[in-house]
Amino acid sequence: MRLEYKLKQKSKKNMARLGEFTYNGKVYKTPMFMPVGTNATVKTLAPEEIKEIGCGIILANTYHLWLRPGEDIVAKAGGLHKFMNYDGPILTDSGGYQVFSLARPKDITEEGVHFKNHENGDKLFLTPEKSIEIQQKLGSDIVMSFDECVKWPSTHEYMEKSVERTLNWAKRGKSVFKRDDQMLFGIVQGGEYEDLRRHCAEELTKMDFDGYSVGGTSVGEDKPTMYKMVSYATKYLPEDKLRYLMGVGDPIDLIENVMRGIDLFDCVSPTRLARHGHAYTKHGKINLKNSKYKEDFTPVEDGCDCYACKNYTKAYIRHLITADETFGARLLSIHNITFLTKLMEEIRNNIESDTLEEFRDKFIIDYYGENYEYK
RNA sequence: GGAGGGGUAGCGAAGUGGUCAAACGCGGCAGACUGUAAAUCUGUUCCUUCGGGUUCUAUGGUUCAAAUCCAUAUCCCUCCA
Repeated sequence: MRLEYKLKQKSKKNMARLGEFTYNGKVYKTPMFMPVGTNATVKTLAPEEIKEIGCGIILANTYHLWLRPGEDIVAKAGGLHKFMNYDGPILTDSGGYQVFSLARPKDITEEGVHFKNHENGDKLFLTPEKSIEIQQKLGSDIVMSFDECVKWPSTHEYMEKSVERTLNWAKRGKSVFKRDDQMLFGIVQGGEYEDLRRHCAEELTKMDFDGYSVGGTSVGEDKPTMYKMVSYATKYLPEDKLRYLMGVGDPIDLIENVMRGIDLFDCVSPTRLARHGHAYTKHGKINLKNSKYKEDFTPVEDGCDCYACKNYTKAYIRHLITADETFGARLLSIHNITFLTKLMEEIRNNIESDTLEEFRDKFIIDYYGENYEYK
């Protein structure tokens, strides 16, 4: 079934918006945080746990599933949902981020991108058409255009060329996109340059995608720059379509970018930080590996009703992480995803009452302290 | 009783006259992580008032110089009786 987005309410003070979509008979609300499950699994978690936490959409990755097990096997299994036993909505990234993380500049051509398989060194070539075809076989609900995620900083000159390429790739991908039960998103690039972001957003809008992403952020830039990048894109995107900010998950960035008109976020942080022993709390991020938690028999966060906090102590989780036991990573993943999911719920409530700015100011003091500076 | 091997930092283990406060691994203590080449990576780990001080089982010796060579003691391991 195809997911249909409805814009429900807009803030009068900023660009924040409330919206919803129905999927499989269930109503999901935006803004929303989407956990990342690159290899068709949110690392260490069972689908039941993800649903229990209250997550909506989860991500999987075209590049990784293309290499292993291969999109044909997923299709034979009956599609990604059946293959991984997740009946909630799934978004697939196109491989565009792997252009940033795995390819070298000389690997990127107008036709597509050359990769070296990171597992065995095989030579690979991914094109926009191929990316969309793979995603159609995977059968995700939201398909991303293949784009060039560009490093920061980049010159206006390079970015201009790159934006044309991303637009061209978006068009080529759209031309082979056939399934009517999937949505296809275009991705706005353009770095920190307003003219390029605007041009990209307007051209994509002309092509009429089902939703739009903002890409090329969280690649090393400072926060004020990221927020500018987002504003330069959302300003020129249609209001009635979903907007997805790719790869952003720092708690304050979720709030700030909702205020700039973003509906969807994804980030590996909650699960990766969990594997490395870190936990989000209202009073900032803590590192459970620190020796001060050795005899701390209180939950990771007082008042949190996640499975980890209801049943286990910091001392125990610290022990698990220290002993390299996967259960520790699982407990912290549950906690961290719960934290961001709850944060999004609070953000939605504050959009409804149009008090998001006050909420942000209080959140910053609690999480980062009085003297926080954006950087 | 005889023959041989060995004791190096919290642990394991290199080093066999100067470039050694001593490789490397583990453990410890911290840090990073943003559309996952990430259960990974980085720093640090004798003491210090940052000038320096004290180390390689112990004591004595050789030498300009010793973890390294010699003597004795001591502890551990292997084999033979």
